Amino acid sequence: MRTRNTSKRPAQNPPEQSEDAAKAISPKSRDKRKGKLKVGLDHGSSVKACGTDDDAKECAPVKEEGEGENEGDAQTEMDWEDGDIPAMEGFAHELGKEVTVEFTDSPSSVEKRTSQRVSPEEKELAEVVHKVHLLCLLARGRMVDKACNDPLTQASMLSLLPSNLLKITETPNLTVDNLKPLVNWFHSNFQISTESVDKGSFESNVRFALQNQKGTAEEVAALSVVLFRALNLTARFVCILDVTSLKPDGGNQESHRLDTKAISSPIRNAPSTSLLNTKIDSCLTPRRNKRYKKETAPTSEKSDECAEEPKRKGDIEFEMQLQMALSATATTTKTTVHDSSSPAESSGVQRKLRGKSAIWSRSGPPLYWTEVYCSGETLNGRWIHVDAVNGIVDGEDKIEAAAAVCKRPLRYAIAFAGNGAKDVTRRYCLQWYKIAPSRVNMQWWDKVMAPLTELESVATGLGSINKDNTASNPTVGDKQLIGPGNHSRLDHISCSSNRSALEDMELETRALTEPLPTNQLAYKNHHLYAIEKWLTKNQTLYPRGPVLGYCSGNPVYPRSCVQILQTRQKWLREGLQVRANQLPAKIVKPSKKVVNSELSETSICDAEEQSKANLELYGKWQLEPLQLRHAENGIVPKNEHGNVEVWSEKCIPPGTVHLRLPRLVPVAKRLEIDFAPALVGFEFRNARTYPVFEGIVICTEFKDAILEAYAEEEERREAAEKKRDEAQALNRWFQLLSSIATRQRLKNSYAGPSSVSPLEEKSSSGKSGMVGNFKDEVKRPTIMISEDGHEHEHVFPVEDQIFDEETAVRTKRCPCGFSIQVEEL
DNA sequence: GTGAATTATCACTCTTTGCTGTTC
DNA sequence: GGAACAGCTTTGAGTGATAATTCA
Repeated sequence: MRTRNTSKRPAQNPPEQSEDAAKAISPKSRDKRKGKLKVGLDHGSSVKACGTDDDAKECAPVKEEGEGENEGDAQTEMDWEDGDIPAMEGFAHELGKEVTVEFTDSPSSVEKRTSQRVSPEEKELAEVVHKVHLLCLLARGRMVDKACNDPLTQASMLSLLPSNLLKITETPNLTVDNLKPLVNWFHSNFQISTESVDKGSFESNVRFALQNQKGTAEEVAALSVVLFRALNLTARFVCILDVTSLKPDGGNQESHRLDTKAISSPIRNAPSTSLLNTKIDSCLTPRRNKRYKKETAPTSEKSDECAEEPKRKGDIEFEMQLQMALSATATTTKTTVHDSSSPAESSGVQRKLRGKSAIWSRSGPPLYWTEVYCSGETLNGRWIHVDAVNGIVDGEDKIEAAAAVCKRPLRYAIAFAGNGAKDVTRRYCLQWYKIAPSRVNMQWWDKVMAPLTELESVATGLGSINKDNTASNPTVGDKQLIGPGNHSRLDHISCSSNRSALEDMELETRALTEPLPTNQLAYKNHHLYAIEKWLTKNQTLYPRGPVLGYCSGNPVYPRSCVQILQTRQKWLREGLQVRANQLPAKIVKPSKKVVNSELSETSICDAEEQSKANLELYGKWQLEPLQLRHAENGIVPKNEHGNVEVWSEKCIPPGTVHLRLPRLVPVAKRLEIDFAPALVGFEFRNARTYPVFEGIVICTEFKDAILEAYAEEEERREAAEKKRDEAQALNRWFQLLSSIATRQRLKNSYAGPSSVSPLEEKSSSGKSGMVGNFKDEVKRPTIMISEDGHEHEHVFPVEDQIFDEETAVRTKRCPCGFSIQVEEL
């Protein structure tokens, strides 16, 4: 009989059944409801425990110990204790086969909340998965980009193009209007298919799609890039990286969404989010793996582990509905909405799209498109958004709205060209503050993108990307391009850097001209704007202006006006001090703990004195470099505690030096040099903070003298230590060998001739040397038993002795073959 | 039904200058 | 007898982030 050991389980992991049951009922009814535990007896010995009556129907019976050990269900996640409940058996017989236990305690809201909290480990895991997924999707984008450079595909594409559209190649300054006929032709000739055909490689898939004029959204978008590149236009393949969420919970929700996509999505070759999660998860944490398995199981098509888990009723219903909806949609329309989360969602999306962004109603959320460089647009030319699949040109301002409607956050819009990539999210995202928290750490991302951006910049600067292998493979390098007599190439490089720089400027301008958010909360951590209401305790506005606008009556200031405030003490640690006659920028109440400690120490009771205990905060504009007292007459200036706080080099008083060496205090004392212990920090132990000292601070003029004395002292100390160690070693050897000798004497005295100690046996039979350190007193003849069984007294002739001067070990050898090594002290 | 505002909760940060017994 | 050293024991309030709830 096994029972649940709830004491071992953390509160964060309640039983899955209870959690599911909790979801099934509304929070209010859940709180009011009287808890009921239904216990069903199986064969009179097994008890199944379920959270509620309803749950009891779904709970599987608990197996006997040793039975069903390999089951990967949720029960294995529980800790069990062995125990007998004979009374229960008898009780069961009396009552029949079902025992109902009622309890009045309902799970507290705290426990429920706790169960939903994600641990730091889970956050870290989600970040790792996010990063790995990003790298995978970047690699995929590069692969698609490479396929768009295939000369055979491009030639095939040109063969389909009407001759009148070929004139676009003769246009000197390409504009949006020039592109429209071409895009319209593509739009009317290529369609999206829900079925993906795998021909072995993406290039083959694209060729197959070209042949049938039908393919997945990704393939058709790639074909549009093929078309533009075939016409010698500068074009980039752009896609939204639909990556797993940085947040564990978001990732779970998303995994469902993306799993659903895996059923109908044409992106079959892309690494599936759920699969990725499962694979990485299984490598990282088994505990998380179980959780992910459970969540991804209903819809993951490739995850074998997940398939083992029994599907829940709701999941089965969902799948049936999905299949029905897909089949119905397939019969009524020629093209289908690809990769929608669910029929309900897709219909909702369609409805919304009709209202807001009807242009994407044909193919669902925008995931792939093309950017064509139009030199005839604006003064210097610009990149034009072209969604040839949907026949849209220059629709960059609609992408964000369409993605939002389709619940597909626009976090990473990446343009691929020349085997490189560039983050162009800024071009399509107007509300950066919304996506910024869901993007990966900027430093990491910049580091990843830097080499790719360089490749992309070189490639797109060369005009046509596809015709020149050098361009598409810039690893050849700029050095080759800028060879002697290659001035035209040099111009191209210059053009490349100009074009790239102009685009960078454009994106940066967009970043700095983000519209003001309409909700107050958005200003809390907004990178550009701030309102006073959401400033933290240690922040203030300086200067108070300019006011950029208003949100719910609150003036909006530039984020650059937000200044960090700190106490005088804190600024001192940074080598800064408050200028004279400066009033505190802000006065805040200190923590009760600080006030209490101060009150107890100084007996400050009245309100006036208490107000003095308030924390006065100052801003950076009120500071000047720290001016410490100079050391005079060999005396180190110290604080009220008699030490020097060394938070940084700036905190060391002029004319002094900090020596970070141990055991300096006795030396300084002996030389009668003034010094101060160097406080380098605090350590929190036993509910108290303790100062941490490291070395001392002395006047600079004593530095050499004290170091010299320190070196001598250390030498003396090391010599003494060595001497002590040697004496100790000698003593221990003596004790060891004495005990061996005593043992041997006892053996010889009391043991019979046949009994041989293991030590003797080893020495005689193996004829090997025995390392020892026999002192002179151990000189008595050693009687051993030789191989032939005869008693034999070893003798060590002087001529058979070898002395190793390096190790001071003398090897003595008996004619019988026995040898012994003696370390001479 | 949706989005904004408010509230509740949790995890993380900050705090900040001994005492006592034992050994050498 | 004095100096040096090791061990002790494991805060708690404030704050920001975030989820849940309420409100418009």
